[in-house]
Amino acid sequence: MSTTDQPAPATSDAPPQRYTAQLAAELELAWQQRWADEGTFEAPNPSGPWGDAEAVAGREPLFVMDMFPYPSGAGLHVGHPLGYIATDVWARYQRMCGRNVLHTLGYDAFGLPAEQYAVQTGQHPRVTTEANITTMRRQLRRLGLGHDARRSVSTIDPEYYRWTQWIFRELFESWYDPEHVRADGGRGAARPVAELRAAYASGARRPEDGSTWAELDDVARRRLVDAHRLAYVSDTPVNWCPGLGTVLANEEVTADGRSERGNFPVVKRPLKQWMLRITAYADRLVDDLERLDWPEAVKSMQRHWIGRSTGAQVRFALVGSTVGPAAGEQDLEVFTTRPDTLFGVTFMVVAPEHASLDAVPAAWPEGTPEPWTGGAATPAEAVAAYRVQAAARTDAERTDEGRTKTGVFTGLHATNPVTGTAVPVFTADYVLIGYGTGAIMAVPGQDERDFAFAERFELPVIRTVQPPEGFEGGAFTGEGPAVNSSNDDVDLDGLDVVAAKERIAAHLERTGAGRPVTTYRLRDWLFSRQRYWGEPFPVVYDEHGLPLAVPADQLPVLLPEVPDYSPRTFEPDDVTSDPEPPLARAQEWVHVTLDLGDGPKQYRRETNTMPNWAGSCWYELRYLDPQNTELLVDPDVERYWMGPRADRAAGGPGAADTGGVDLYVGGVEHAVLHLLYARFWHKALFDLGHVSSEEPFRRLFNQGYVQADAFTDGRGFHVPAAEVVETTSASGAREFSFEGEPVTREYGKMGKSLKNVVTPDEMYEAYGADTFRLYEMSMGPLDQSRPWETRAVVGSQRFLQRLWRNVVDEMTGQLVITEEPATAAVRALVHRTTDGVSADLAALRFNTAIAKLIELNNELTKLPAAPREAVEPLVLMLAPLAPHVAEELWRRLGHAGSLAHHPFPQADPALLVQETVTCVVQVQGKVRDRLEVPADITEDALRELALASPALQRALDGRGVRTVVVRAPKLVNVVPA
RNA sequence: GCCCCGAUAGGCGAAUUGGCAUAGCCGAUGGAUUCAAAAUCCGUUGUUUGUGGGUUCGAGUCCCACUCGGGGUACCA
Repeated sequence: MSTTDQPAPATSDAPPQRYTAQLAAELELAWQQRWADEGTFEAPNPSGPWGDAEAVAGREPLFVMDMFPYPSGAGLHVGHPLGYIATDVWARYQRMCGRNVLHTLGYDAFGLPAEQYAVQTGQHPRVTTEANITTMRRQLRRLGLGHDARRSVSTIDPEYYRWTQWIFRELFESWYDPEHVRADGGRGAARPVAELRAAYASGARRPEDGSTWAELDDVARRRLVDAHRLAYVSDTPVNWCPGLGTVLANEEVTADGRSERGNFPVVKRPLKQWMLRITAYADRLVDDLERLDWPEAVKSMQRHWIGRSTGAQVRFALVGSTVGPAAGEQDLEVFTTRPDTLFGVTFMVVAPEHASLDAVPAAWPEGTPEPWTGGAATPAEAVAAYRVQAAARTDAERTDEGRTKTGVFTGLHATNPVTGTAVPVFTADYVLIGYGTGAIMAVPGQDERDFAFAERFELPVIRTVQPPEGFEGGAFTGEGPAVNSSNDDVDLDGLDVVAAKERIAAHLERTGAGRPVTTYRLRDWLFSRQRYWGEPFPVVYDEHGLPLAVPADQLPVLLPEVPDYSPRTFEPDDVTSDPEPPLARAQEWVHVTLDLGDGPKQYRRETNTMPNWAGSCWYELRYLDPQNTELLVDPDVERYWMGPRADRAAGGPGAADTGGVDLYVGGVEHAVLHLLYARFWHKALFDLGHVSSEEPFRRLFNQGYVQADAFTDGRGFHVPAAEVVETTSASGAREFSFEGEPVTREYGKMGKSLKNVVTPDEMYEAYGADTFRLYEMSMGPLDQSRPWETRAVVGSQRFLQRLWRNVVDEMTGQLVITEEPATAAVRALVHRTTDGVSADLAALRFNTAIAKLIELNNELTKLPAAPREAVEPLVLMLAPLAPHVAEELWRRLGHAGSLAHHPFPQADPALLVQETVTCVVQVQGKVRDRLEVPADITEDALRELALASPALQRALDGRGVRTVVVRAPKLVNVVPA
């Protein structure tokens, strides 16, 4: 807003040594240069190229990380650095506490924007991306972040993506052995495929299709093994997005069936694509969440995404099927989480795509009600018509909830294994082919969806859980005793839901009609993209069309030059289009002669590229050892920074530590995508023995967003927020106008389209980096979103100016502090502040830490001269938050070196206890008097003292005293009779 | 619909285990400084903690119901 946010003038008539934006800029740039020259923030490793055993000795390692930024060409706004400043403050604080802190920042630089820009301009995406990285590095350096610049990596660097490809290769060369006993005692781990091959060859394992290894030829054996790899080619329906010209992972498709990026329609199409077997890790990904110090919201999103549900698979015998050895011998398997309601099944439903529909009876059974037939003459016709209808609907339409249930009878019946009753089988699109078995047992008495369907087709309802008195709804999904649930062999009546589930499960297993089953919502990760600007797969195909990994010593597979960076894109709704990746155009690259062990042969390269998530799945590991040319990361180095440590376990009592990054700060938007993928890769690397930590990120913290007011004019167009004038009306309401015309205030994210962007560069120029850092950190708790208010930034600047004046004369630059000792009161305040600030910084409560520092400074301001004894701790405590001005004051106070590694002040416990405290005297919880009492006063003495208070007696107004609650020395509460 | 988070002065926020309701910043306002203004400095100003109930000697804090705002998610059987 223009009226009140004029920054301090850079200028002429200000005293020469005033802490203005200009002076701040000078000393900030100087200190940034010095930190860089001296390598102040370079963290030593225990071994390897940056090994320094001496520097490492006696210092606890601490690994702090920000989420990998994409170097956008649009530039930063003031919201972007919020998390970077927070991690920097914390890292600087921990460094002063004596820890060996690793903090750096790299760039997740593959991605769509640079590619799209390349398509428009013909400029190679590497050129634009590298230019963007340079710009962003400059902008961030100006913030004064204490990063170890040597460790900054970029995913587009061939020396980096060499290892991304190497990990993919490891996944390709592995399978998941669910029986393998891990070191931690758990079952299931990634193992080399050689073990699988050996197990087949020895007969210890039989091919799943019933054949034998011996009778298979070479190609068949390879196909068999390939089908088990953690990275495998699949030909199943995938999310094809014609508008983007690429396929997408489930996680990249929104609930209404559109691409998260670009909002284009997405359709399911069967296509040959690379998949990663993340589902093998579903259980560990869910279970290990409990061992992580993560926000509950993120954990619950991951749990939900994985969607583990336990239940039973139950077999019903089909009656009327025209296939199978004989009618009635075909089975229909369903998955249910409520096997306890089995006695309440009154019909069955299969998804329209279900295989049982290929063999429906030739004619409607006797007495089929007209509405069930959909008006068709035969079941085959009804089913066929319904299938066409269902196929024509998009997923979004099918799952639109308000829609009335549709479906048709199939002519089939199925026999309930516990009641022996045959119930009709319907097909309806509310049952999804992709979940469970694609078929359900319908229990309208206990399931809302089944009830809605039953109402529509007038199907009977049997209650098997007794609803409470007065229950009037349809389906009852709550807890209650089982009813109507017994036969000669099993009796559930009277049992609660849990007990009933157990008993029926045991019964089903005994009779062979069912077995316990766990299903997951999580699907395998679709890993191919038809893009240019991504990592090429380290894969070639031989004459059989089967994939082979490029040997590790031949990595990286470099991204070839192509004439055109664009994949072929299509009309967004052209569902018949096929993907055409740009790499396919580099024909000389695609056809390659390699020696993979049996002499030079012709191969064809994979022309898809990896998705954007690949590079960010493991970057934390490369920060540790970025120059290692032999290994992804040296095991010693990984164990030092990320290995499990009993004293850092995040889970409940007794939970083993997972290891991982000590603090990972970023936005909640990566809750499922990046954070799930990275955990999966890390666990696979753990299984294969490449890392000692089980999880990549031990502690996760989601910072809030910086939001900003935006304004629209009478026509609804956004006007530049910086030029809006605020006034207060006669009634006290806030009013806003632009060029004299009233405008309406909105609230939202900062962005070009809302015309409310404020950049860090503007802030450096107007206030300096330290003021900007301080303001960002003082706006509120880090995990909360907060509104940006440029005019309030001046508050932080005034604080630094007051501090500066307490130390330095604005005219002469001379020190103005006194060497005299501080008074007892000031000394006590310094120690109380130290105590509070340490706790606040450690707990990421930067806003309250700053408030305490301001308070101390305000006290010092009132003195004729601030004592060195108070000023020095204040400067040191400020250092993590406003490092440049702190360094400068520290220098002027007569210290030669940087304070970055200087010990953080420690509070003397003896000075924290106060001699006297104010005791509150209450009547019935209301404060009636205050007494100054010795801190060590006894309960009895305090009671007596309080009862003698005239103010208390006045408040009691002659009433007697019933009880006196004494909490010495701070409170006495009198309860009148 | 379900799940999670939030609601404290004009705005942003603070308040260990239930124990003095507000630390700090902005704004507003009076003054100093100034030829005047900006900047700077000094002072003043604030509510009954979204609503209703409950537990308690005592509730911003715990419990129940509701309202509003934000986020996640959905025929997942």
